[in-house]
Amino acid sequence: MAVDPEHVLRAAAALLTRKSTATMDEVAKAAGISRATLHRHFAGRDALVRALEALGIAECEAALDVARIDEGTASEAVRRLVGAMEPAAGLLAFLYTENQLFEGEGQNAGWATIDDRISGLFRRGQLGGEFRIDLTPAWLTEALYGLMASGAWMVHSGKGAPKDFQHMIVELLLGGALRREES
Amino acid sequence: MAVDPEHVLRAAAALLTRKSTATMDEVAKAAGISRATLHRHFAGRDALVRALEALGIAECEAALDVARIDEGTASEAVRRLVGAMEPAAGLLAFLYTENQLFEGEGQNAGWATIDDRISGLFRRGQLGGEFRIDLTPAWLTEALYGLMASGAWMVHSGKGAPKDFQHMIVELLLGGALRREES
DNA sequence: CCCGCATGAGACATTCGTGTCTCATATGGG
DNA sequence: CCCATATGAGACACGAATGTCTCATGCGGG
Repeated sequence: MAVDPEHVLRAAAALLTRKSTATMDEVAKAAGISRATLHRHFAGRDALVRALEALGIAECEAALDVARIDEGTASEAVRRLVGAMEPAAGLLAFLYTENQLFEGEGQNAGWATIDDRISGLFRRGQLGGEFRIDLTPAWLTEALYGLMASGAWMVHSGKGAPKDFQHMIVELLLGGALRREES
Repeated sequence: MAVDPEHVLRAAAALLTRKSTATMDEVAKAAGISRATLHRHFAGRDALVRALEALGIAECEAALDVARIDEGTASEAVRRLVGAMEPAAGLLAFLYTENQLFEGEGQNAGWATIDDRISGLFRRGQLGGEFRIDLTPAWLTEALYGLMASGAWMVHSGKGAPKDFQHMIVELLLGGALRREES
C-alpha cells in the first residue's frame, strides 16, 4: 500500500532520462502508480523535478565521497569520479539540460558545492603540476559535465557500449585526442 | 513588406538558443512580425524546427567547407573547424538537445553526412599517426558536439569569454587536461 | 492613380497537460 | 472484526499554446 517515494523518483529519473518531455501521466504509469497518487506525493511537475534535482545532487555528492577525490593523483581521482558518477550520468544529463531553462532563476545551491568540489580537484591537479594551467578548472568541470552527457547519450542511443563509458570520457578529458610518444 | 524568411530563421535561432521553450508568439515578436505571418511562412512549430535544422545543417556544411578539413594536419583542421563552427554553436546546442526528443523517429539525413565528414577527419588523423586509435572517430565526433554545447552554454551564461571558445574546446579535445613535457 | 497582395490584429475552436475534486475499494493495524 | 487510511479511477475546470479564420490596412507595382 505505502508507495515508496524513492522508487517513484527512480522510475521518474529512468523515464525522463529517455524522454525529457514525459507527462505526469507517463511518469505515474512508469512508476506503477496512478496520476492522483503521484500528485499526492509531488505537488506538481515542478516539485517532481526539484526532487529529482535533489536526488541528482545527492548522488553526485555520494559519488564524490566514494571516489575519494582528495586521495592519490588527480588523474586517478578523476578516473574514480567518472566511474562513480556513471550510474547517475543519465539523470545528470537530464538535469543538465533542464537547468538551462531556469535562466539563472532559482538555481539549486547544491550544484555550487559540487562544482566547487570538482573544480577543486582540477585545481589540485594543476597545483601539483599534473594538469595544464591554461584551461581553467571551471571549464574542465563544465567539459566533464558535457562529456558525461555525450557519453550517456551515446550509450543510450546504442552507438557506444556501457563498458567503454568511463574509458572514453576519462581518456579524452585527461589525455585528449592527440597521440603521445609514451603511453 | 516582403518578409525575409532567412531573417525570421535567424531571429528564431537566436531566441531559441537562449530559451528553447519559446512559444510561436515569442518567436514572432523576436522576428518583428505577427504570429499570423510567422504561421504563413512556417506551417507550425514542427516546420519551424525543421527549417532551423536545415539551417544548422547548412551552416555545418559551410563550416566544414570553409575549414578545408582535408588540408594540412588533422589538428590544424580540427582547430579551423571549431573556429568556423563557433558562430553556429548556439544553434547547434539547441538542435543537439532537441534531437534527443525525436527518439530515432525522423532524424534528418543531413546529420549523417556531417557526422561522416567529421568522423572522416578524425580517422584521417588516426591513420596519419596523429591521433590515438583507442578512441573511436564516432566518440570523438560526439565529444566535439558535447564540448561545443558546453562551450556555448558557458559563454552564454557569462562564465566564459567568447574569445576563449575556440581555444578551450580545441585544446581540451586534442591535448586533454594532462600537462605535457613539451608544449 | 488604383488595384492586388502581403501583412497585422484579433477572434475562435481545439488540443493537451495540469491541478483538484469525489467516490469506491482494498489493505493493514488495532 | 472493524475502521482508518492510502490508493485507483475518473470527472471536471483551467490555462497555455496551437492552428485556423476573418477583416482591415498599407505598401508597391502596373
